[in-house]
Amino acid sequence: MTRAEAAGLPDDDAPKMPDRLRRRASRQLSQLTARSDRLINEGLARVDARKWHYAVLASLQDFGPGSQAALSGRTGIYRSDMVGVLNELAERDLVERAPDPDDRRRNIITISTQGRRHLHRLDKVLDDLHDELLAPLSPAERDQFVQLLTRLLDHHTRAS
Amino acid sequence: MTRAEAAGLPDDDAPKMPDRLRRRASRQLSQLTARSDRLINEGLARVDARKWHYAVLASLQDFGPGSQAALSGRTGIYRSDMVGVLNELAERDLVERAPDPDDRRRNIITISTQGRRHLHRLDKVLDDLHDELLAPLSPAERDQFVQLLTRLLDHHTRAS
DNA sequence: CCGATATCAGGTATACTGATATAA
DNA sequence: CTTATATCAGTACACCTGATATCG
Repeated sequence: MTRAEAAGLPDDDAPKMPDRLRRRASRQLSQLTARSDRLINEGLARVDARKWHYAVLASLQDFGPGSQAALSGRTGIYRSDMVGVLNELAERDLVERAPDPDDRRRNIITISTQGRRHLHRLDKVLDDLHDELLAPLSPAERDQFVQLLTRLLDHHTRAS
Repeated sequence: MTRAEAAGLPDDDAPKMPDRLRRRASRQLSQLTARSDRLINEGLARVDARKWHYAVLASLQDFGPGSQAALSGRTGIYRSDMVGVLNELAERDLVERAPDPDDRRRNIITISTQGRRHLHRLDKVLDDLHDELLAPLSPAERDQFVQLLTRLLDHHTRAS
């Protein structure tokens, strides 16, 4: 049984979305993000990872060690959710969590050698997944798409 | 240490996102959709509506009455979630749910006069909200953005 | 006293799965 | 016997709010 059938969408009916709905950018964003998230989650699950893992590891690699609050700011992961992500990463020995001697409220998170290796692998996995995600677009269009997304995101991130 | 770093708040820190993360389309999509969904939800909540309400009402207006399964196919709302949406719409007298005499498994959903009026209002509200969502883009860029989203969505909707 | 840190305990929304009774 | 319909129960996750103990 296909996914469309499972969702109660006879395959014939799937393309029959009203124009009014199809043209609403917010709706397209929601739907595309749902697909995208699933694609990414499934791809990362195959290498025992989640997208938050990637965000944290990439942030550590690019900016160096930091407190959990700093990581939260860099990655956009909520302070309250960071604990769980770091637990998962620490379990896998991809990061080390050590108390900061200069400020004993803080933990300093450091990426491990294994973590670096894992990140390198995740980067390749994500390259492939994005290739799948953006398959119908030419290289120039992909750039344009990312550029438009970036501008929208910047606008709304600064505003609020 | 900057104020933003000290605060550790996503909003203040957002511009410090590593390039590696910023360039990943999947991540941008997730983040932009989160903003977009919130914007739309809050805007619609002000007129006692939700985005599913709009989807169902617009589908009824554009395609006429239909069974819940048909609406599910047209709008992309899961069969299992349709019940609740229709309950909310029926409570507000925006749709009518009547058994189909020709097939007694089915309910036929019809938009009411009030529903039509409400839909008209929602369309205007959504126009304004999308204007806010797409504010940084020129009209041509907005079209392009929608067109790129449409192509990606079509690709992934047909594929899976 | 104020503010930041890590943590925990929730709340809500969305997308999705599975099961069931009923009827075609 | 199978398939479709409406419905219900429940999972997984992302996003978000609030509270608390600890420390600067």
